[in-house]
Amino acid sequence: MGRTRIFDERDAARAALDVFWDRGFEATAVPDLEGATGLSRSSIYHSFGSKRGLFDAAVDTYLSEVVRPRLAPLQADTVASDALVEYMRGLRHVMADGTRHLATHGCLLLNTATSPVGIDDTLREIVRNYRRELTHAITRGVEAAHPEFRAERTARLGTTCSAHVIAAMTLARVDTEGAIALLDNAIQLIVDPNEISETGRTTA
Amino acid sequence: MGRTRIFDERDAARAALDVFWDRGFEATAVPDLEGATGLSRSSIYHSFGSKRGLFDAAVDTYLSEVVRPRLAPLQADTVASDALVEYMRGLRHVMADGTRHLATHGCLLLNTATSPVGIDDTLREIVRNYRRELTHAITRGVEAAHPEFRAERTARLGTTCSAHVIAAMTLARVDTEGAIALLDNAIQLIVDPNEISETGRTTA
DNA sequence: TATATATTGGAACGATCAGTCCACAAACCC
DNA sequence: GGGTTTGTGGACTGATCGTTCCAATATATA
Repeated sequence: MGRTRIFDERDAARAALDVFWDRGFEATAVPDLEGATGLSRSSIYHSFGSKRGLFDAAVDTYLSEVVRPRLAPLQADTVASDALVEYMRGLRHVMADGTRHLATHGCLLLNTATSPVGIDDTLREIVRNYRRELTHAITRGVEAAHPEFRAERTARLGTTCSAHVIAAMTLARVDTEGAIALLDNAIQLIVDPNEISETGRTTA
Repeated sequence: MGRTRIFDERDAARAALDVFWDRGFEATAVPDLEGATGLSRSSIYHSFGSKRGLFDAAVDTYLSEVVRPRLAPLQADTVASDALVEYMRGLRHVMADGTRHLATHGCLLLNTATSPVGIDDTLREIVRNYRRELTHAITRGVEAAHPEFRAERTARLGTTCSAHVIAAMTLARVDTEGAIALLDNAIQLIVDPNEISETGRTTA
């Protein structure tokens, strides 16, 4: 009894994500969102309530379509022993390729939450969890890649690796060269955690 | 022949720095700057030309009074062998203390340049140099702390360490706990780069 | 056709923004 | 005192912001 829905809110959120990712929350104006989603201002406010509501929807999209899939292999029940290296090499490839949003704009969550106007605490909380999950997932990857390591060393390498990822994501938008260097270094650290002994080459 | 200057532009820039550091460039309104500097709007525009002009002056203050002094010990002609550890421990202390701007707001340059509205390319360039200098200085510190390492390993540790610092600075404002964990990890990596062998304890 | 819902377009709101301008007060020199 | 420069206060501009509102239109069911 009434007109059926024409547009899909998920599509709208996806479109909005591009703009928010590009310009950030504050710098994105509602007219920008109208253009990107193809929706009228009225429809946006009807469906999402506010600019912030649409942003939240975009963040959900980002989490479920960008973050989770990439991290999934490290969170599987059984982690393949080279999953971590693949993950890091994947990131490095995306970064060096430079065509993807992740390379040109970094991580939406880090960008937004660490920007001086962090919007609010729920977003900060998301970033905290994000960091913990990232570190934990990577540590599991290290564990799979180096089962011979003691727990302590595994944990340390895991933290180190996640630090590199965070730093690389932070620098992506400003200093691509630096971001790639960081990822390279991280990969090296995983592949050969101690390939260089004090005296000379390799023990592996 | 005429009224002598009353206020010091450096003081004004210092006062403005606090506000910019706290709120970021975009979110800082000119009235905020009037209040912080104690100057009238007219004086601000007379002395600094624009909001951006005052921001640049604040960045200069930040570089010369916050960044350089802290990094100086690693850039001296002869680096003390434990200068790097002191530098990292200093950062960790500031972060854990939580009373300083650096702990509660992170790095002004990273915050600003990596925020979606990075203001402009000159600021991005500053961050790029910042990262290079940081990495280089830290690498020199590693060199002093571990003269027995081969150049390759020194370089790798240097990059690793600077990645931790960047990541910690990024997270400071959002995830202090995470930032401290990263710094701890970095310190550990420097103090005992291979204290844990695959089989058991220590070689040192 | 009648009715209900979806969607649009555009006008309008109050607020805030950076920046300009100018008359005026304050402090120095001669 | 007069002349000159430094600083202030406040009104103002033109633009943009997020948000609200409503009449009009489109598409479905009954």
